[in-house]
Amino acid sequence: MDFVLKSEPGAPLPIPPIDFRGELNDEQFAAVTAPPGPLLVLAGAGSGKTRTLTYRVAHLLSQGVRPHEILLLTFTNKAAREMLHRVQDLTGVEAHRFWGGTFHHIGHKILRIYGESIGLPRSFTILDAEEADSLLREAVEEKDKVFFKDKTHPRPGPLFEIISFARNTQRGLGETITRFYPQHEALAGLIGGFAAAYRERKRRQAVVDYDDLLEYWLELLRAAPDVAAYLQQRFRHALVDEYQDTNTLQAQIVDIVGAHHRVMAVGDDAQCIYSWRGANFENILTFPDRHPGTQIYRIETNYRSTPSILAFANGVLAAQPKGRHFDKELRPARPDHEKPYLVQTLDTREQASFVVQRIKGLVDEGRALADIAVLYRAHFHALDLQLELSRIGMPYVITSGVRFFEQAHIRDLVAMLRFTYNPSDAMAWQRIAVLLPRVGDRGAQRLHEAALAHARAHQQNLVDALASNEVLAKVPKESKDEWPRLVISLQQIAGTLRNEKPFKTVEIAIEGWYGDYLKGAYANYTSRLDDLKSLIGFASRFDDMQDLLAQIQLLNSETSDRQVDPDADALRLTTVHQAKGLEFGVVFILGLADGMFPLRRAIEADDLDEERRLFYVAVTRAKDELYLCYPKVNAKGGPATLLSPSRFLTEVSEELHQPLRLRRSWGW
DNA sequence: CGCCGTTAACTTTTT
DNA sequence: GTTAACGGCG
Repeated sequence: MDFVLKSEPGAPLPIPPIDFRGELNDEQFAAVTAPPGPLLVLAGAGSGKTRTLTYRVAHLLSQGVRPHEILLLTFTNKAAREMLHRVQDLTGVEAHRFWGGTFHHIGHKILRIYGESIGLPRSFTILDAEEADSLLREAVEEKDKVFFKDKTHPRPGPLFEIISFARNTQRGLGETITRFYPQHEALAGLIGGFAAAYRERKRRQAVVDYDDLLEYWLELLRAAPDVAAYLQQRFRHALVDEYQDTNTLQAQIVDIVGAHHRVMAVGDDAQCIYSWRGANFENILTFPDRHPGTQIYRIETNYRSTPSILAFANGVLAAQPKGRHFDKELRPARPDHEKPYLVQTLDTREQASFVVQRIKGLVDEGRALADIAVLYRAHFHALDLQLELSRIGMPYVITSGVRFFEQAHIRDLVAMLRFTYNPSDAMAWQRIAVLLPRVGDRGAQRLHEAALAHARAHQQNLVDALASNEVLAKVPKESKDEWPRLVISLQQIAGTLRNEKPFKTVEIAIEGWYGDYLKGAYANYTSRLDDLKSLIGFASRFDDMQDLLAQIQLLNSETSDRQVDPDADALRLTTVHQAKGLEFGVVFILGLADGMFPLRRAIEADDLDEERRLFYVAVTRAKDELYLCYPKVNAKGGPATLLSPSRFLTEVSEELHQPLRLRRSWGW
């Protein structure tokens, strides 16, 4: 077995001297310089959590720990980037020298090296969420043709969620359904069979879904004790950001990797907002039990927000049900300013015009647009505002649905790369094949099967087998003309995989059949071609096709900011989830009405605690001014309905905010 | 039987 | 803007 991770032996890296004592407050300093051992850092919002983590890394380096001995785990790509960037600024040590990234990234990296010891094929590829859904749908339909015809049965997406939730929480499917999806109790047996069929399909196609990256990682640690032992001694220090958002699977991984009790877990149970992904803040509460001798450090001085905003945030926390959470109180360090404003508007359109007018005023007062953010629970809550901003021409960036790697043409091209790299990957093949005239899901599958059969019979590469007469016979006659060009293009791509760098392969792919297809398929051909060309640039950062492919799948949700000049002064529109960890001088929170924030679904499911924590996250993003916007009427989607103010507003004392009266001069 | 264009409904949060 | 379901057509 290959035990050699790329390592850089030798002397510790020289890093510039850092005045830890002078640059940190007492609470931070204590955590940063804590002796090795299990450490739990409870960091309130705005208390310098990232700062503490980055200085901890710097401190370890200054103690002679080498970068590759440090494992840094985060939840989002953004957090990973931010952290490594700040470490580099502080110490000059480049990001790539650490093992730092999301759980899924690190899992992938480790499975790439050791996966074969648990039977994972070397050239496995990763499905994104949508592909995983449709693979599950196929698996279900194969076993039970009419399952989805019954409208009381879960659709593929929700069904996937159920199975995924069971996996991430390490519970049996039956128990999961009984406890969390009792409406599907009667289907438990069926669903178990579907999950097994889905697993089998993934195995046959040599593909893994996101959950597999964690599941196999844990399986590896348990089934291959030598690997586990190696990783345990190699990563002398493991640091976990946002520990409150770990699910059972992740917590167990951390427990094993950090078995020598050199884990520093950093988090805030009041900011656990991912329980729909299985996050369980019990993990942070019981961390000291699972790691005897845990030292707990609290960082509660808040440098971000004014006392009034913090008082309001503490008020939100005070409304949490009594029970299991660490008590905390954010302590202000700044002089006071205005109380949060409560802004009542007629509807969401008036809400939009208020926000725009107020922002104009703020800009006149000298506030930079980039220092202002508008937060909301769900993307569609910001529709009116987007319209209004476009109308008056105010620049804004929105982190939202249209994501670079999720655009159809990007995914098509990536599918071609993925299919040539791993020809078993039927989902990738399907995506390409249905672009041909008169080829649908079914035809694509049959073509794949025919090619597979031919390849096996003639000991041939599957891509070459596509050119065989047996396969050609299954191509609809409307596609016969195009077929050879597609196959040649795929062969060219396959040909470059071995001896060329990934960016070259991408180039060849764009110049081949797909480029022609693009011309015919889209009116905005040139701008889409530009996207593909920028993919060449992205690919040039990689030496290895699998790394490139994995990165693309795992960056899937990364937002596209290509058309926006990063230095431009622009207003920020974002969901609360995506705003976690950020801060802005002025924050507007939209749609603070029952049914919007909290979402209607959450109210119906009686799952309000998490929504409240989300509101807490939103409130604590604000440094100087906070506007809480509440539309009285929902005019969207049919008859207007009267809305009640969000219960999160009414459960906080009225003393803690002030009404802002609207001048209705802007009209509508 | 399976494909394709049209229609209708609809949108939580992320890897 | 985007996907799922429907009904007609090859």
